[in-house]
Amino acid sequence: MNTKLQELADLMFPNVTKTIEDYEKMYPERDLKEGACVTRFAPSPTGFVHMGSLLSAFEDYKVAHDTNGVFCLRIEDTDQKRSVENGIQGILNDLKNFDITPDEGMISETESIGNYGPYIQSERMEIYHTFAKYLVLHDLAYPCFCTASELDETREIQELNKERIGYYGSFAKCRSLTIDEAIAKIKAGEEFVVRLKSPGNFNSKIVLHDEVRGDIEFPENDLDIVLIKSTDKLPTYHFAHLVDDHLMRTTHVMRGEEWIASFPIHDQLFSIFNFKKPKYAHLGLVMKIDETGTRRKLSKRKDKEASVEFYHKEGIPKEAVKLYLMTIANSNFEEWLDNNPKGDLNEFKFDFKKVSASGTLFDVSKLFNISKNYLSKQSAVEIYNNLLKWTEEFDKEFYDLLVKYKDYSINIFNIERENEKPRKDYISYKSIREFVFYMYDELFENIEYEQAKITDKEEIKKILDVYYNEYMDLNDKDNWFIKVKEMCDKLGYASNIKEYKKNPELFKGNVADVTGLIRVALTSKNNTPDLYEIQKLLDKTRIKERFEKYINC
RNA sequence: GGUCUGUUGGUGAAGUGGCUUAACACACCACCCUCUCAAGGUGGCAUUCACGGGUUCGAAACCCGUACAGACUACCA
Repeated sequence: MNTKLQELADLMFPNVTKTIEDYEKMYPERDLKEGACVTRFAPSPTGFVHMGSLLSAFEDYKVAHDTNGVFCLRIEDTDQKRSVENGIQGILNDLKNFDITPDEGMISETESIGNYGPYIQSERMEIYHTFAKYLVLHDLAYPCFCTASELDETREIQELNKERIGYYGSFAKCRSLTIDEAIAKIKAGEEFVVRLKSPGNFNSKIVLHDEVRGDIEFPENDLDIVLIKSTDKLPTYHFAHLVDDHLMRTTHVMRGEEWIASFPIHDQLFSIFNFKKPKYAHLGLVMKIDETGTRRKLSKRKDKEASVEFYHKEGIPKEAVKLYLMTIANSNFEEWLDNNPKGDLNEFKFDFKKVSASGTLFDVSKLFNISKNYLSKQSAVEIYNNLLKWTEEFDKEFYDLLVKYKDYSINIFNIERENEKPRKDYISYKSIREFVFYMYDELFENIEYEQAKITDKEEIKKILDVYYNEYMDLNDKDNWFIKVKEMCDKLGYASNIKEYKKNPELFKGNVADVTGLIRVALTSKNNTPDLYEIQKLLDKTRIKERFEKYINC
């Protein structure tokens, strides 16, 4: 061993006490069944998850669970600027809202489970340094003393001369420093980063395999990338990826396509250490069309629909969000869902071959449609219980009414529900209130009536009177309507709409106008579910009250 | 400037050389059903797969160019 190199390495990493072999023993190969995948979701502790990352977390989770593998949550806090107070807990909560819980890794702000930790990168300092020291010792990495302004300067020169930008070849000044020079600078207290001494040649091609895109050809990496940063001595993403995913024995790295460009760097790093390479899947980005009509990556800052919390607040059932994410994730999922109406996601197997390589537009109307279908399949009791949970958090007034009128509420939700072709009008828990508010007297105060077809005050009074006193039969649905028609005939309204359409001038209106009037008087709305069922639930006394209220308004 | 990825209707997409006169789903439109609405039913919605060449008896699919979009090109991830 070169004693000079040893001296340099000791100077750069005075606190390293272990060797790579020690860590290999501490974190042995996992004893898993053939085909089991180890995946990981590795966010920065920013406190919340956005739709794109939720998708990839969900996919990671799915792949691990489909194969009886391990899904790990690792926190990437090597950039302290991105960290936020209680940021881990926030992420955990967002994930938990969608039933994504890690098998291994962080399970709270400070606690973790599993034998491959620590799972917070800032706590893995010594591990990174051990690996970096190894590289220095083997002349595969070196200290770089270039300042930010020096780096800016060379970039400007490169731009001016239309040369490739980066720290490579003759631009890699510190690469040619002698060991003695480097030692002297460190002893003089100069700040340094640790750079890879890249063995790559830009003119040689390599072919890398991506699980969703197939083989991709790249030039070899010849950039002397930064491995360890100067001020905090924390690793860069590239180096942390190598060390962590190797030691945690990750088998499948799934990440956004923004990482494709650094694929050659990562491959090179694994080659240098001769570590077994994980499989990579680069996922298409989740996009949106913005106001100017251009397609761009969904941004958590600008787009409210990008935040996962938004769906929770909107009351979109988490199951619906998962169903939607799965339709984005695998193109064969919708067809599968059609053939498996129960939609148990555990029975669907994620397939890398069915992942679209192009970025997907986030389609809120599709999500709403899925949510609507999902809600229509729930029983009235399930709706009640879930709505209770949602309102407890977001609509206290409605919550109190639900508690007070439990059975009555369940009956409301059951209007035209538990049958062959159930109603599909609720699109979210939040939307339910606007569909049923009129069933609660407490919410029927100070309401604005929609305009009914029949507007003449006297006529209205007459119809409602006659209806209430002579024709209202709530014992049987068919009878009810027969009586309504009888009344129409008596009062000069067509009981048969086809007849009416043939000769509208013979009538004052038709049966739809009459039921429309009753409907508005009872509910304030022109459009509601089945009128008979609504009347059944309201009962006679309240119907009378509402008729009077309407006549006097 | 360099490297890489992508491009099938308003959207998600199926499609791996002939079953494609381009599936399915969402959205939209029309009609039907109907006491209103939702649902449901029926039909419409790409004469064509970014564009231009080529290979082939035959191309959305293969090849070559071009265009456009996106990502990366940080001591950010």
